[in-house]
Amino acid sequence: MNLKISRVMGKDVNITRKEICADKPTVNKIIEAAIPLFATKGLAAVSVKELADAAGVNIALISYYFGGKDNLYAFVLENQLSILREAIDAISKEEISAVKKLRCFADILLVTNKKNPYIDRLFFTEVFNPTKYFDHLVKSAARHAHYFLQGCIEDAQSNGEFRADIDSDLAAMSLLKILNVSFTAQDLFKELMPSKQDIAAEYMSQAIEIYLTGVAKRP
Amino acid sequence: MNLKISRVMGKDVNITRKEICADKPTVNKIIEAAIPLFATKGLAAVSVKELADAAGVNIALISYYFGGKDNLYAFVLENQLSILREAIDAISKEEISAVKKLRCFADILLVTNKKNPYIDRLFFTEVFNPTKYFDHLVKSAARHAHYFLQGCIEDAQSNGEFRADIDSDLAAMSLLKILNVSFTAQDLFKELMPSKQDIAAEYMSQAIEIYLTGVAKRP
DNA sequence: GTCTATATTGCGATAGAC
DNA sequence: GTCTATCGCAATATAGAC
Repeated sequence: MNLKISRVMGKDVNITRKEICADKPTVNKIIEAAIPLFATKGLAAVSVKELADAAGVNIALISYYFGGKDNLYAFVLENQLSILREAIDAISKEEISAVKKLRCFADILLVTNKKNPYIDRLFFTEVFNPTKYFDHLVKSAARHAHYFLQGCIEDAQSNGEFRADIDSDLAAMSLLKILNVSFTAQDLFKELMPSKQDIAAEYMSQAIEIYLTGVAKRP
Repeated sequence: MNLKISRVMGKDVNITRKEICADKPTVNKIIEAAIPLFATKGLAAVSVKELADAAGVNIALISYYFGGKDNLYAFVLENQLSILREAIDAISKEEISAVKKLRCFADILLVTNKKNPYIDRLFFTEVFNPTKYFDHLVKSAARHAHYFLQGCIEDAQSNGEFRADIDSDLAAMSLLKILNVSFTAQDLFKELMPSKQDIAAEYMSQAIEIYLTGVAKRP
């Protein structure tokens, strides 16, 4: 396979990062540099020169490999969202209780966040300021996450673990919001609570605890 | 007072929207058009032409009145955040219980959101993708909201209404996230739950209920 | 106050040398 | 595969007429 990625991108987006980058150090450097830039500033606020400088490569190589800034963004977005998708699918297959699945999801978000700290920031950036890629790349990921959470909540209601009087659609939405890690990791909060060692982990642990208590069926 | 706003901006940012715009229809049109554009696309993704077209005014008038796109953005941001600030201050002064204050805050967010649906979207856009105005205009608003929520939580813990074993800093953070209205109002969720009449109101009502149950001291 | 026309800059993409 | 030079374009701000 010696097609350019830009060509490949046009035909099939479902190519994992590893496949492409194993033996392509330049492509890899560009992607690694692009993820935090796009996640922290958004597509429009990042220039090609900025991407190239951050990656330590020549500015022309962005177009050479990806066919332009927008295509690179689309690739990064799809690539990162697929990690989220895979995590959800993996949990769905497990033969554990619905509540366990939710706890497991929170754990995985936290662990994934250590290695890929920008997945949910890219996601929420798109939710608050959608680009032309929102409908094609983000909507499906949002639905996927929503249905997973909603399914867990309804299962837990059937089991009698959760209260029957909560709306699973709305509850899935509040859960999605409360579980967002990247928000928690902002410098802003590091300043607000300088004593905390690992805000994300401490936050997640307490947040899921409060939530599960709030929706639990009382004896 | 017949100074240009751009001049005024440089000297004193604490000018309310009403004061300036009462007798200035053009200025008012520009601001009204700019709020949703900046909130939904972000500073970098909005062009001056786009702003002028949306306002129905000549493109040169943006610079004439505000001294450029960035200054207009700064004005809009400060203007909208001040509404949030005033709401918090008003509740703080009330002689009601901490839990009532939290419920009241949720209500006010909801009501405010009907008239000014873009306040928290501007806020969260800045949190996820900070611009050069973040430190100066947004940080203080975030601290203000955080300390308000944290204070309510600690008061409720002292009163014995909330559990003593939760961390008020982390709890304030989860509450700030869960109370965000603009996220809830995204088209995405309207599609996911088409049967809901007023997602924001229904969401808020359930979310605050779950949260307060989760942190309540149990008998 | 509002408009047209223009100056200027910076960006993104590409051609072509190496 | 990488680099330099450059083309074309879009965007912002401004000068000056009305």
